[in-house]
Amino acid sequence: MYSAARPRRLSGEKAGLCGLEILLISAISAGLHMNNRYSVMCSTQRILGGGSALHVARWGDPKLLVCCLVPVDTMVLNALISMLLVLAASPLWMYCFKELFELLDSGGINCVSCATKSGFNRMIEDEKPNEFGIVKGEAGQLHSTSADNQLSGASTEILQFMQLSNNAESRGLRRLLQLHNDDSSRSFGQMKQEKNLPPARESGSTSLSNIDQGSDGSVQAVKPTTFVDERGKMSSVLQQASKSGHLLPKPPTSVLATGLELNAGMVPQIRVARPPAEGRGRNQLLPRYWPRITNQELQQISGDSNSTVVPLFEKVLSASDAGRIGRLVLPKACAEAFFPPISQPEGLSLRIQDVKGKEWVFQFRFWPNNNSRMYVLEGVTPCIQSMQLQAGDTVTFSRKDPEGKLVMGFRKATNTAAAQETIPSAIPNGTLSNESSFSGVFKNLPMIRGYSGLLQSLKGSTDTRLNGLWNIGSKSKRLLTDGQDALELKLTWEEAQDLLHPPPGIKPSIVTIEDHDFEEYDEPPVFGKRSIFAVRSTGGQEQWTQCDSCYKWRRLPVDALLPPKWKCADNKWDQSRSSCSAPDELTPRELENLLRLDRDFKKRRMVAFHRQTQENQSSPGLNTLANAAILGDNVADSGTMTVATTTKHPRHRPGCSCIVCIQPPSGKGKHKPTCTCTVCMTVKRRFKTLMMRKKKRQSEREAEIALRNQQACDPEKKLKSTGALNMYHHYAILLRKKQDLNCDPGHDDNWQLGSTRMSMTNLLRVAGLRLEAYLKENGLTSLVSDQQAISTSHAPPQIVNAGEPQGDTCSPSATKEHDTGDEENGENENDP
DNA sequence: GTGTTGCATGTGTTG
DNA sequence: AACACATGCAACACT
Repeated sequence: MYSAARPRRLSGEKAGLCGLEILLISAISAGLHMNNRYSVMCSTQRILGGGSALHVARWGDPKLLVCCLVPVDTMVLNALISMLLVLAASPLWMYCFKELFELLDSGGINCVSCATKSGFNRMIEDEKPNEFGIVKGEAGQLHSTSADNQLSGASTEILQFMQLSNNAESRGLRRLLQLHNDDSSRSFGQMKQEKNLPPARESGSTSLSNIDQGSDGSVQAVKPTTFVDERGKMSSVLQQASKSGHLLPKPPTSVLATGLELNAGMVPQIRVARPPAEGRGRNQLLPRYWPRITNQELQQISGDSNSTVVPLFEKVLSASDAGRIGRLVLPKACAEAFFPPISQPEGLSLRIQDVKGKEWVFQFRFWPNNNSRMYVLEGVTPCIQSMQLQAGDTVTFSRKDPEGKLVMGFRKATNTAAAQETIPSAIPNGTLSNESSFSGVFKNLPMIRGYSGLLQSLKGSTDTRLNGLWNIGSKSKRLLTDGQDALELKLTWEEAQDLLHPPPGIKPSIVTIEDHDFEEYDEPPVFGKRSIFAVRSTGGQEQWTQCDSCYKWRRLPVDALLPPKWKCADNKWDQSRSSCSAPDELTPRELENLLRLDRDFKKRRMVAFHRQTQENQSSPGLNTLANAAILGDNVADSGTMTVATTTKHPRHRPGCSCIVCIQPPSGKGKHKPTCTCTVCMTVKRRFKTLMMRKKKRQSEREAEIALRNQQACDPEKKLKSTGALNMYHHYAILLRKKQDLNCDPGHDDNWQLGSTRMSMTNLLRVAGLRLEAYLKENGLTSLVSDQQAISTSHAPPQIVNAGEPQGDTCSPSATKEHDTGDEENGENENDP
């Protein structure tokens, strides 16, 4: 059973290397304890003999430990983590991807991979070369496939998640994606069965490889391109890609702008195969060097001959590579695996053909470097100039068999802006693409509300920690280069939520945790179809979505839940529009207006969010509530329709009265200040705790500063008292000084004297005014009395100098004014 | 003076 | 910590 939404506190245990712990900050609004650790998932084991099979990402403390199956592309892993974080950050939904992660009823986490550990061990053994010196790739692949599939299952959902946010322009791409996803999900479903199947399954073919997209966006059958996979088997291009189970780590962006000049409507079929497991260092290549070659490229390379093309590796050109110096640094593993072995630094001459058939002669050599070698291809300048390549472009190396001729291809890097403009969030072809795209994704993570909330909530030292994980703001030149063709994941957290639906027909069981009802599902969520909500000028609300078949827009009831794929035939609400032949319900102008409003709405929402985030930095714990407030800010528009995207998760539509939807944004609006409902009480309780903590921190800081100042200014008047008494004394001095400064500068001379006459009760009362004022301002009057009670209960033993007046020389109002202003301006650490 | 070559070094990545 | 690799740079060759 999938434990789909089972938030629970764990005892901090970790399952060895198999734990992923996530701080659920944003889960505050779900009633979960802030800063408690919730283990969400785990996975894995080293499963392949080579390379980076085991990836562990660490995220400061608390540690975010993720071990991942497959010789993992870091970017894919990051995407996975991203997804988990998004989900974990959502109020009610903690999802585990199918079978990859499992929360145990007993309160721990389970590593699915570890459960099959013995299988892995066997697999590793299987990778040992056989008597022919050939790795038993079938076995290895068999296991890697099962393992990959585990990731693939999750990744497929990530893909869908990303893809479904796509806009209408890339519908054709999406169409293909869906096909791919179909395939992926099918293979995922078959995973368990396949685990122990003989490799003969590889001989089958999938329809995907035979699909091409016509210029009209239709999907057409094309001749499959054959190539030899890493194990010497004939395989169709995309079959390999999909069967390999890897997330195809290169972005189609680069392909879309390939030197092959694809037609606009064409979707190249990228194949990303692990390089041939031949030569030295097989299977050791980093994913970034895995060749991503389209059908067209393969066909172009093979030409009319009957040659089979074996993609070897590729490399993104660095500035040095593309510079005049004419040296192309070859990845060591690639050079050693696919080029002839060289024992002398001088190396040898290599004849390499380009895609046009022209033959170039390069010097393949190496330099000794730190007890290692650095392989270079010299004399590449003419070739690179001929191809008009520059830094950021990609060169690919393939081999034509049986003649064994090396062939050099290339891909031009994409214009980032253009890529973002045309395919803002979709990743065509079902591929999670290359690092560049992922660096782009992660670079923009803060744009995602879930992350942002998480990040903001962790503020303080998060940036650098996250840099390590997400490459946010990485200074890496490599990443910068890669980032040039980065895709931007224009998906906000609530947009992600918009896409999440409970599985159709599945009813949740209700679990109450801390007085909050949680819907718990036994099935993981599905990714629903994106739709746009609009409000008619007449006040009526409606939902619009696009048919996945004819791409016409259909009007639906606001409360309609849509499956990931929705067609006109599924339109049970309007029989007259339940066929693709029925005319579009939106004129182009209306559609444009609708889309524009949707965009504007999101833009404004984002701006508002950032503004609010900044304002709330001093109250990170309230971020989530603040976010909710922003999300609740609908945008009126002058058009006939206004976009009214629901601010809650997808199950919640306007009018929904569930616990999420009734939650007052930022404690205001829907509920009165005196409201004592569960939600309001929780909000207030948390607010109170937060303010108390804040106040305590500030008091400590101020006391410390006061002490420092005191010692610096007048060492002889160092307070002689010690312990708590000393601290309170300093605090009294501090506050007194503040009041005197605020009220009457002329009293400066006497502030110290005055301070000794002040009772601690009064001081604390004055200090409490800040919070009181804040609470009042925020309509939390019911908390004021609580606050006062707390202040009293937390007050130190009174140190009253009998006979001394307890009043202040200043009016409390002055202090209040000052302090309130201080509050509004946030904490000022330099303000003693 | 300019270009080339080979090595050294700094930085990022991986295990 | 070890490794990979992008790039800087000094030494050298050539014009």
